[in-house]
Amino acid sequence: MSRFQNKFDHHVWRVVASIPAGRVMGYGEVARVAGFPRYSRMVGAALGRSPEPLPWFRVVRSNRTLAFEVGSSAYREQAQLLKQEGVRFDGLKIIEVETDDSLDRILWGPQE
DNA sequence: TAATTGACCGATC
DNA sequence: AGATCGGCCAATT
Repeated sequence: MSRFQNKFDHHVWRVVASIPAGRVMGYGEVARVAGFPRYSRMVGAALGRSPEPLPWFRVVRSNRTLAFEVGSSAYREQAQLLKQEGVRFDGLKIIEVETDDSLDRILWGPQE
């Protein structure tokens, strides 16, 4: 296990652990926030290596689809876990969930 | 060494 | 809106 992995993994894990329930982040987004821009492809691998349970299912593609093969058991599991916390789907794509705190609207105004 | 492989991304057509 | 393509970069083969 390379030293790079160890450092990278821990940063990624921390970011993923910080994703609130009902919200999702992209692989590239996680990598960027973790301080490793352009390392999107590494994020999935890091998740698979986590010794602690992580909300791995809150990490999705930048186009808001799931990264697993459609219909696979992993895909169904992730979709189920997300739906369980209120994330809605339009077919394969995730519908961005409203943060039920009206704070966002107060601060930013109605979107779209 | 060199080639292939990913739980990917963004621009472009 | 969907498909293609080039770029990405450590790990694995």
